[in-house]
Amino acid sequence: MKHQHPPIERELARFQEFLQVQGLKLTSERSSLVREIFATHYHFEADELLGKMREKDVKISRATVYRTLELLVKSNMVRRVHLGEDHYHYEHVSGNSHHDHLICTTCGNVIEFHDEVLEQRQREICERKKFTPTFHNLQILGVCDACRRLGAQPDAPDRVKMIHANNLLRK
Amino acid sequence: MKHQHPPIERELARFQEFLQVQGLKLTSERSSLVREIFATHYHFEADELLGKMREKDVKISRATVYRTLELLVKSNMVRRVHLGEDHYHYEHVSGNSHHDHLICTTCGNVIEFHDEVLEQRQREICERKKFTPTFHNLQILGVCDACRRLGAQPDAPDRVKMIHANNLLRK
DNA sequence: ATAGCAACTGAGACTCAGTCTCAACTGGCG
DNA sequence: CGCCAGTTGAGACTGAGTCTCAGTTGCTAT
Repeated sequence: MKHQHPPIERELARFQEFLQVQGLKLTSERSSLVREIFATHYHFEADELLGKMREKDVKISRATVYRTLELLVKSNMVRRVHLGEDHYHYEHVSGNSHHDHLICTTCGNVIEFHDEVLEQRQREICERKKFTPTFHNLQILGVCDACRRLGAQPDAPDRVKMIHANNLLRK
Repeated sequence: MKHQHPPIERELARFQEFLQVQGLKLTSERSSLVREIFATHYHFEADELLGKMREKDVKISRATVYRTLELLVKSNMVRRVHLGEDHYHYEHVSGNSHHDHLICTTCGNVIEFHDEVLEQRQREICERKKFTPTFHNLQILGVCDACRRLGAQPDAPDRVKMIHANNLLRK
């Protein structure tokens, strides 16, 4: 059971280095949050993270959760993504695998994908427009295979009413 | 001056037809909002629209603005887009020109583009994943040519602090 | 044309994610 | 090991968006 998550220790070290460079401190709250985030293999919401810390009787305030997420985003260890709902979701960056999302508007499932042709074409478009890209975000909304077999019809592209991925989150 | 916007009348007729099919009514509030939206050639926020109606002494409540926008999105006449800020922006759909966005994180300017190679590749990816797409949303954040010449450095992919595009809105 | 009624509206209370404030606390450098 | 900048928690605050409900209005059928 011990040493089950050596990668988490590596991430913690990475975060500590980032903090040190900025003249910031690695507090117990920050390291608990990093451990939790990197043990979670799914997209999560800030308030879900807060709830999970409370469940574990690790007392951390809402403000600290948001402040720490901000630092993690700045350090490129966490990415803030839109998944069709009207607030942010977060996902940790493992290694450096950029990916985009297919989002099922029926069951809320999120399928990640990466496609180099798409990436390359975007770089070409930016070059043509003399635009220096730093980041991009592609969501494709629709209906996944399983839901389509069950007869789900594609929604209008209105606000997606997603089934919360809480059950997936706690994996 | 009169007959300056015949296309707007066409849009109104389109909306009325949509409403009729749904058993809904074309009220004076709804038609004022449609006129305003289709006379505006830029991305706007719900509250900006509310403000513009107030400036013109057309009294429409916040709730009605949101309700009408929802109907317009359902009728595919207006699209709800994320532009890097934490709330929605809207844009009317002229004809049926789908496009994506390059967003300058320095000046807030938004460049629209459409690329058939990108679209086709996305369709291929969906097919391979057996996913039935209904809609997609691609934002590329970065620094535009003008800002780069002025020495702007690309931000970390943190929350974009955009200069509000209000000045652009009122064209 | 007009009565009737479902659809619609406005005012403002409400929700919910996210931010801010400030007094009390603490990590880590000197 | 003392100091103090950086950090935290509690809870007030903000701002976008939603909801409620009593009063109003567009439309259809008479």
